[in-house]
Amino acid sequence: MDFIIDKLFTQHELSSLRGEAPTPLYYQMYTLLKNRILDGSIAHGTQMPTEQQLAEAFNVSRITAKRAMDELAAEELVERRRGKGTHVTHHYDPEPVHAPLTGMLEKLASMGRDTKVRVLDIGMLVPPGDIRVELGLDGDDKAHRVIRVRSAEDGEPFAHYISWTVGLERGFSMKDLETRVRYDVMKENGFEVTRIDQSMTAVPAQEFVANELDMKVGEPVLKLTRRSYTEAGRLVDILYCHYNPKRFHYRMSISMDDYRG
Amino acid sequence: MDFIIDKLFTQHELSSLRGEAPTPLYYQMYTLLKNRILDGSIAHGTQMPTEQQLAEAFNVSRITAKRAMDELAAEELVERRRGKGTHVTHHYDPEPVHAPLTGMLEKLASMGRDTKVRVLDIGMLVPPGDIRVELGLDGDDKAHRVIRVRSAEDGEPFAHYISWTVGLERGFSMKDLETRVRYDVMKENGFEVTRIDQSMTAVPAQEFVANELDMKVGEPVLKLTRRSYTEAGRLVDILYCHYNPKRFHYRMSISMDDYRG
DNA sequence: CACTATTTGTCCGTATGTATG
DNA sequence: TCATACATACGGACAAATAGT
Repeated sequence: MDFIIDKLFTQHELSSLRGEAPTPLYYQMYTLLKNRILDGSIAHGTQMPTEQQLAEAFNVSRITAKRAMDELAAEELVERRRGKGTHVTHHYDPEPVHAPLTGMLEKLASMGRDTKVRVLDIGMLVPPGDIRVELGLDGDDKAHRVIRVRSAEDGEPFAHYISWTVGLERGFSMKDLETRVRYDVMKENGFEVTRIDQSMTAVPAQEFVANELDMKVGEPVLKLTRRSYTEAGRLVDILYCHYNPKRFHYRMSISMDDYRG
Repeated sequence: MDFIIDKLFTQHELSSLRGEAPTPLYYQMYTLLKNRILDGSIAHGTQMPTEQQLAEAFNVSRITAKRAMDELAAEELVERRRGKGTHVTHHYDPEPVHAPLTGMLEKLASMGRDTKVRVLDIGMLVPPGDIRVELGLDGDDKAHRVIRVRSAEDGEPFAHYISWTVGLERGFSMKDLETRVRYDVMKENGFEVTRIDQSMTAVPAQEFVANELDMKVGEPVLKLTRRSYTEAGRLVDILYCHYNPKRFHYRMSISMDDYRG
């Protein structure tokens, strides 16, 4: 009998190991299993498939399956006992799902205060082609790129930012970005943003975003692209925000003039 | 001298290899380089850093750097010649990304004019529980429900609307909805909307939406929920919009006060 | 023409990690 | 647990093509 495996993985996933990436088999397998435990697909206390079952289902050797399970045990996501099998010890948080929308709105109103920003990367780089053109840069001119993640008070990350900025003299410091509004820092650098154009859309989560926002690759993400202009009309900043829609709704109040429904 | 490396990668990225992830070093390096080529950060014809430079910058052996470059050559992203070095052969497409966006914006500006609305359903119904509560309705009070689809001039549908409205005396007529702005009809019915609260999120397309917007079930959809209030502060209308993100971006210009980034 | 510096190509030996039966 | 095969990664050494002096 094939246990829960068929309920947890698609046929495609079962034969997905050994993709083009040379990542070890045991690690690919470990990743798949770990995700299913973390997202609650395999509940606390559930008995995992046996090494033999996994090996057959994924078409690998038993030792490879064992290695994957050992990695899970090392992280204390599961407990392994000889004769008993492998059981999930990780507690999945039922997640206060959607919670009343009002809760969501309150969170948003107090955003600057009750959230924390973590800077993942910061530096001067040559931007990708399309951005380079937009910012009016030549061949190998550089711009400031900052990658950040914003989390709620409870630590759950809900937004991923990538920004490209030109014209900064002093640039951003790590501390500035984690404690202050980026626009204030830009103002100190000599230019003030007077106009903002932004547009929103929905896209499938790419890997780098999914990883940071606790999502699966391909899940819907709310994407905001914001372009900031100085008084002279020069584009100085492009910001790409990706929001986990379960943890963040973009809310606004609008004057009636704008209305088209 | 360290070539273009410092312009292409941040310090963090340069030391990002060596991670505990068991993915081979050469493959991690190959991935970083490939992305920079594909997104146009390293333009066509540019000479890549030498194996030696890469090895030093990333703190790996020359053989590892070479392997990464060989992988790029195998995909014909670069060309390698002994004595000459490694040059980018991949042509970065200026990518029409920018064009469609402006097209998108123009489309949006002239929305009321250049789009057509088709009414799928119209009638008085008892709303679902949560909506009933929000609108302050009792047990089997009914509300006006209208389902519409909006299409561009070329006939491609991009938006799907479901609205629930209370307090209408004469109600909506089919013709009204297809030719006029819904708010004008509401005004004639005796109340004027003075405040709007709306929030946006991203959700997987449900079947009824996907069918109307030429999408597949589960693809990311931009979802707008709008609540309309009268001067007295009474909620009189709830609107659920679903947008096909390939055909519609929600665009806005914002005053600086709202900024949080 | 040779001489040189640069850069890639090839090979060696070794150590470690991965995957199988 | 063991033996085996293969891939990865390192340092080093040398050969071959290229470009400039």
